[in-house]
Amino acid sequence: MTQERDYRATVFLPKTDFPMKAGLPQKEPAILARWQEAGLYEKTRAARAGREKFILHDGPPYANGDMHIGHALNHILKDMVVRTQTLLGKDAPYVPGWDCHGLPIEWKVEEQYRKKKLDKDQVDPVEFRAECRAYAANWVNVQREQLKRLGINGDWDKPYLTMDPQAEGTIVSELLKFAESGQLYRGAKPVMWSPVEKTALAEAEVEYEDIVSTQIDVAFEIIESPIPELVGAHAVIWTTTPWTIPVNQALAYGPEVEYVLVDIGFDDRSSLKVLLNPDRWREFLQRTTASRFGRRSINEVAICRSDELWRGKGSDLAGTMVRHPMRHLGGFFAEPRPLLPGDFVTTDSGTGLVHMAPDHGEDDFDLCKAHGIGPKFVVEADGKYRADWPWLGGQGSVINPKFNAPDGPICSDLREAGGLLAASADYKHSYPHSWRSKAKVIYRCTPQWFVPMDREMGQRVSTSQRTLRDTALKAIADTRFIPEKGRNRIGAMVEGRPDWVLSRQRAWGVPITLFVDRKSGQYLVDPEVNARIIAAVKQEGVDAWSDARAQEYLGDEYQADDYERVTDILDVWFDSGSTHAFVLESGRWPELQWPADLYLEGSDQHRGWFQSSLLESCATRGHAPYKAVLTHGFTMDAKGLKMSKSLGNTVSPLKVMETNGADIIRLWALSVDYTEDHRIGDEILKGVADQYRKLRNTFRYMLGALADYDPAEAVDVAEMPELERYVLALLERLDATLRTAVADFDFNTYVRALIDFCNEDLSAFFFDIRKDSLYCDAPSDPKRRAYRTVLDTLFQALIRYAAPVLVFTSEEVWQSRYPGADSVHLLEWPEVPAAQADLARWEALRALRQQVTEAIEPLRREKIVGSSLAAEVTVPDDAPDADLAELFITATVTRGQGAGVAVAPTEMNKCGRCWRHLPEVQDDGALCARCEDVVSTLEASA
RNA sequence: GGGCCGGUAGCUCAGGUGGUUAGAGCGCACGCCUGAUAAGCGUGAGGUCGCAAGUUCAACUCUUGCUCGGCCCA
Repeated sequence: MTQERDYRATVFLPKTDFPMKAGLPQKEPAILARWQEAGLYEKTRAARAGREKFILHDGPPYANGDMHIGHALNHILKDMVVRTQTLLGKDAPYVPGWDCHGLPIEWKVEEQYRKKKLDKDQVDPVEFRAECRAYAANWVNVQREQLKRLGINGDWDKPYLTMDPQAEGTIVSELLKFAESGQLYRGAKPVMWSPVEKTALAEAEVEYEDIVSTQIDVAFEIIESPIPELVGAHAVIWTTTPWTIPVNQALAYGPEVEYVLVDIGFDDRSSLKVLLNPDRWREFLQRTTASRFGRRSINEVAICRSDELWRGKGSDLAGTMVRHPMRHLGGFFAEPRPLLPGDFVTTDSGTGLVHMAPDHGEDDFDLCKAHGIGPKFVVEADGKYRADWPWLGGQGSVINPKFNAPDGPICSDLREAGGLLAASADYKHSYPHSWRSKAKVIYRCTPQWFVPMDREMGQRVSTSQRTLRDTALKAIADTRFIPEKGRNRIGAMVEGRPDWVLSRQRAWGVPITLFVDRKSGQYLVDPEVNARIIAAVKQEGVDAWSDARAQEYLGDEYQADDYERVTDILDVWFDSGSTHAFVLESGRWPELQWPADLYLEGSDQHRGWFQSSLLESCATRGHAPYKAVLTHGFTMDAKGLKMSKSLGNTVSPLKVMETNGADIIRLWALSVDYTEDHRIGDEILKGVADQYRKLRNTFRYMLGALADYDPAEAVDVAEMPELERYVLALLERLDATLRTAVADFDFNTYVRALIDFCNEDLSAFFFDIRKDSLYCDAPSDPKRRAYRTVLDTLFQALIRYAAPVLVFTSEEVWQSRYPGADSVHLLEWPEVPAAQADLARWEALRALRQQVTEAIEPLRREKIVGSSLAAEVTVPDDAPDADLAELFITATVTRGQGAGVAVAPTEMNKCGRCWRHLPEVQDDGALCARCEDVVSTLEASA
């Protein structure tokens, strides 16, 4: 037996301080601080100055509350876009912004007043707005820090805020463009109105919840009809909003719906003739029987007969008139009500006849308007009937369940008048609520300012289309959508949407800066007046729009007394819809340009920002403010359910950053298919962390293997072994895949391709095979030099590919290799050397390699061989020609007969240094020829 | 209730215009190595492709219905 010597010291193992354990939560803030100190964003701008631009315009999140997972996903995707475009060499500035006006902030500030028992209406509006401003500013700062922590690279020192006076002035000037081109009108329309907040609400401010309402059946006596049998009978309507009965002005029937007149006889010899849809008869009977036909008597009545007197189609009812059960009150209530044909009438519920209050329903409003019946404006802002109304004047609120209850004032009066056939507080349905106050909302007709969708746009806007709707649809056709289905979604919405309601009766927002002529009702259009208004708002902000200043703006030509100064404010969607003007076009951020290359938001913004921006821009400029629109889905919990505080299944990105690090959330966000809804949860994050660790170790290995690498030892590609050239070809293929993924914004493909390459092609294949050369060949050996040359090429490429994803870790890796160097994020997309390789041949080799590892496995299990290096392998005769033992990491490979792969343990001795089993090794632990050489050279130079 | 979108292994994702035993990575189990070591390598087990009908010689891929989930709207 020879003495076994420990050759460990003579082996060239990877050397690196780069830790295996990441410790991201601790490390990331320090890296962030260094970027900030070094002015990374500014350096990036300088490095890309003059290059082709790529403008991502940031959709402003609302300045209220902590960053949630949706913000995180959205900003990570934006950052990935900006960083990959920057990597490609483009100048891709990123100016973040915030949406600062609007009801939610106003509500929060009011809440503080309520806590102090102060009435908000007593507070000076200027002071109130100042508090809103301060509230928004605070959340801007909070979110800014949170987004920075995520590693989002942007101009955080100069974000845009919609409450910046310059922005407010720009928004006003955009509004006045609508005015000047005649694209505003004041109309009355039922709008969603919250009696609690006393304001009209946008659709986005409304949510639906299940509630139980009082359902009533009301009889309207027929006083006139082309069908004689009907006169004296009662048309029956059903409603779940009893409070609208005092504003009833008509009934509607479906022209194609069937109706019957039924004579109901009771056992007390009384009778009732009712008109309704026969399919609704059974339920009608159930309701009315339960309510004893609204009779006040305690005595039960029973039906002893029901006879059909007439049957016909709705269209037969044209010309029929009814009267209101409360006709005895005179005036409005004494007027006859017509029966009108409504296509919206269905027989799904109710009686097939629908009561119409044009003040309180869209269908009602439209149908009545078509027949010359206008709204009465009976219900006031706070939900009470106006004081002078003959029935229930001054009473309310109309959303109060008690007010609508079967024993409430409405039902009691109707019952007294004999018009109530049934009433029960048991109808469960979904009903709109204010998302802020959670209180019920109503439809209420109020004067509001609108942007018409279908009016001739006039010559001031350059568009080939006639109307705003057509212009917007054309713009949608001209825009790139990622994914493509977004086009269909926003297109359908724009096609079907009603006129844009711009006005809000609130305090915290940009004013609708119009003067309306008291005589003509027309708003003033005078560019000089408008210029004065715009200048003042840009200077002083929204407070500049006040009565005290009216004459100043009107100048010498107009008298303030002749004009009504509009005090409504703008829908906040108009604010955000104007950001393209303020941010891209104003020149305040000279690095930006209009239109944007990309808008990138969640799919809810098809109705939100994508659309408000589209309409604003189309109305003022004739086309979209963006060339492309990217939408992402929503993040669900681990089970695929939506997150909600009440379910307690929310995942906070702040917490994930604290425990796992920002790079982990980033890797998560970029791994999922963002075009659909996707999930996050502990198991998923654990998986992401595993992927991260794998990537991190790949870099760690390269750092170690390249520890003392000198570019001078590089080998020309042409001189390299075939394996090296093959790996370079794989790199080239990866590069192409990644470039395509960037162009398609296909980030999960990007990340997966990168990870698969590291795992499969490098770690499990290339690195494994070349371990022997790296550890044991002489440093001057051409094979080892070629390997390290390729390792360096791989490192240079992979660190750049990884940088937009793992922004912190890539910097850590880069600084580990090049201490004190400029940031990794200033680098450009790598130049990958061209390498020739027969990919098909290598695919065959790798397939064979797989067969060999499979074949070795049984011998391992039986402990016949341990390391594959101790196996002698026989492969089919037609195996490609190559150093197969090296590729398969086995003792020998010989060609045999047949197609099978055979394995046997080697008889050869194991080299004490490289552990390979070779014929020249005298005894186990002695050296092979190669190692003998290397060791003696080492010892000679020592 | 309506419109649109989606449901492929434990997880994240691939699966042109329908056509052999549905794939990858990770995880998991088992094993190897102990010179990337709280690492590396290998093998393996996991899927009635949401459910049910239908079209077809043939459907994860087409049609319809249902179901679950999501966004938007009412």
